[in-house]
Amino acid sequence: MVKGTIRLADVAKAAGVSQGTASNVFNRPEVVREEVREHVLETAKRLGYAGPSLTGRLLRAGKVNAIGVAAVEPLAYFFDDPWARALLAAVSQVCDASGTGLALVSAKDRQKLDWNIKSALVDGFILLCVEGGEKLVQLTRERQLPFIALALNDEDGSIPSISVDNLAGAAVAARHLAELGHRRFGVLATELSDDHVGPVGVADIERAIYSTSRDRALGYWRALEVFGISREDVPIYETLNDKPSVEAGLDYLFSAPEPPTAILAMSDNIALLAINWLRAKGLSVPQDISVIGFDGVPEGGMVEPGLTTMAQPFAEIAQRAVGAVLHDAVPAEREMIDVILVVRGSTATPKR
Amino acid sequence: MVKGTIRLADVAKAAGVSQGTASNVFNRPEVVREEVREHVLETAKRLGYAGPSLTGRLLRAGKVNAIGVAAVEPLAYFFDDPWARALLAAVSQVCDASGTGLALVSAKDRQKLDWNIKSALVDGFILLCVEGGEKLVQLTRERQLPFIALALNDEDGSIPSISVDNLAGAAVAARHLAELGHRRFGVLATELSDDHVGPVGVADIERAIYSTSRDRALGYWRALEVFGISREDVPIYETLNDKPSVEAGLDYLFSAPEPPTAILAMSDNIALLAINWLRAKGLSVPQDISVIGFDGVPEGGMVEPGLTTMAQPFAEIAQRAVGAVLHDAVPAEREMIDVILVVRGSTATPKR
DNA sequence: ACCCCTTTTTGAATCGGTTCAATCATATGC
DNA sequence: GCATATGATTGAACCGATTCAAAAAGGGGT
Repeated sequence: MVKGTIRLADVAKAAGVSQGTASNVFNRPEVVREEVREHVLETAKRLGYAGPSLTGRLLRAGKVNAIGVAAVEPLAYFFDDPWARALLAAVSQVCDASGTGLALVSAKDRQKLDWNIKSALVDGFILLCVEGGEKLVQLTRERQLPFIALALNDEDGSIPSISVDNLAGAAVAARHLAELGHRRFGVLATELSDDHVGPVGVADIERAIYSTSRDRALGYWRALEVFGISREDVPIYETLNDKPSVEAGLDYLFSAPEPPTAILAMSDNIALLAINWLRAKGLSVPQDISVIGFDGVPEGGMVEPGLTTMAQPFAEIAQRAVGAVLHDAVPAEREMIDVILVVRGSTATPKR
Repeated sequence: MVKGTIRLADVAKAAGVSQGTASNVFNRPEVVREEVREHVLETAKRLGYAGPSLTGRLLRAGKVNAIGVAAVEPLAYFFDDPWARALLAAVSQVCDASGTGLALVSAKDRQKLDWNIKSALVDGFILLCVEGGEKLVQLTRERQLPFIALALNDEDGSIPSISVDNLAGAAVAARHLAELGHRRFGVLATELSDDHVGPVGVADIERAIYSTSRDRALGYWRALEVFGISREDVPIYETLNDKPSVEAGLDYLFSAPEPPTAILAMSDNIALLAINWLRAKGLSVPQDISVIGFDGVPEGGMVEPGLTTMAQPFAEIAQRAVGAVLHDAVPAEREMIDVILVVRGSTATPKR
């Protein structure tokens, strides 16, 4: 019945019209006489023609109408990591609205990532650079497609990217707690340098390779110094953003002679883990200890008590990123966006 | 510097070789003399050629090397719904391993979905049919690409699909609780028919339009009847799989003169919500009430106490689905997979 | 009947590659 | 020195559509 695969040309021939006319029937129906149009359509149906093949069409058009989101992580990262999920949900919202396809590309190992980026059918990329960002940027550059980096840990201003203002945001977070009356703080940091976990000092921060974490620390310091708290007096523990290391960090912070009354967590993920740990130890949040997070992932609002946090404007970030990539109008340089303080139940005046 | 866009033909000409040779340099380097190969490569670099364009290549190949996952939901569904996430994480695992791209396609409204499905650059589809499955299947059929439906609520055996054995699984769940000694049960059901929430009777189950929910109910009944518990004595409350309706259901179940000692939840999501509600009411799980879920989403294992559940073998489902779609070897009919009882902390012997 | 203007339709070029049979060049065996 | 095997390169066809200048058809006015 079906001989091979039916092409537009076959339909045209079978209907006795030129291929040009047949093409018009599908793409600009208003230009072809109704009679002819219906006849062609009918013929197409009779032959089992599924409509113009996309590949043929896009070869001509040069546009795929899809963007890729890439990360140096296994694909499952997109569905597991709260930050990635929140961002992707926002990105998909925008794509949905503009009828743009969304392709996920990723790989933990360099070689595969390379290949995946090279072979993704997209018009441009959004890069999730939490880790291994330069690698990603470099690989993407070779593809010669528009791209924009998010959460890039790099000073190089020449890479088109959108970042949140970590320093200012962290300062707001610390100020919020200080204004509530807190004076003893503990910081649970996200990664500062590769392969390190544990307490870090001022010098470690200053030479941290991940600028996101470093800027957040600097922001905390800046705000606290206004309240007369010197950076040397703020213990910082570097975690891996996972349960074991966060709990180790809490053990460390609370084994001090004068334990903190407030925890500055550099991610909501850490903050949430911290709240669970505190609970399990019989400490109540926020009565005994206040906790503030960073990122503003949805989970923070669905937990009891709600997590006070510095929320990234995911919707706006997504909007800008998708827009830039899609219209090949990526900013030449880094763009900065402010995070917003969202006060929920996890922060309060300290107990006297 | 850059004049228009560089094509393979340009490189070939500039390097003084035929286009065929140039093509070979990129695709079968071993076949061209090293000397020539390097010269071509060098010329390519000099010209700023980014490598063979994908569109041209795939036009020839006819394969995109990507699969689409589709649902009748907004795109954000893929990142929010626990079941969808668990499944997608598994699917991406498989895709990752085989170097296959993953595209997300979705839309709540029919027209857009139609267009999205028509225009997705993929070799086949995996359909998430929790709701509105027939629509999805029909639309996809028109595209004439291999596809396989997951969680399809339909008796039509002629649709290629993979389903879990809901009836048998539900029976195992109920038997587990009955063997622990429970005799008074309450069921929190997923959707049975559109636009209905509230208590349902035996007749409602029998004429339910969503076969997934119906089969789970039938499974519960079948197992409980072995223990001398008749179906009329098992209260069932239909929820929307969301917080308000689940809490309404619990209110209903626990307002009975003889409240249940065990909750049969038709989804982990419902089970998790139920546990929170019970906790808030001062009832402890599993000491006071046992709860068993269905699906086996990762969250169930990360909560305290762990959720006992009937786990879907996501990895296997993903493996089969991706394999079938990719090799255009979709089974002609429905395939059935067993769910597995995973006992964690949320079920125990009832209090005397 | 003729001319001019519109509306349709046609045919061929084009998009950017891959592929493969045929050709050419070089080395090997006898 | 000649036939043959081996390896590298070429050229043209092809993948499945879109596009557009030009031709054809149809309609109106005089």
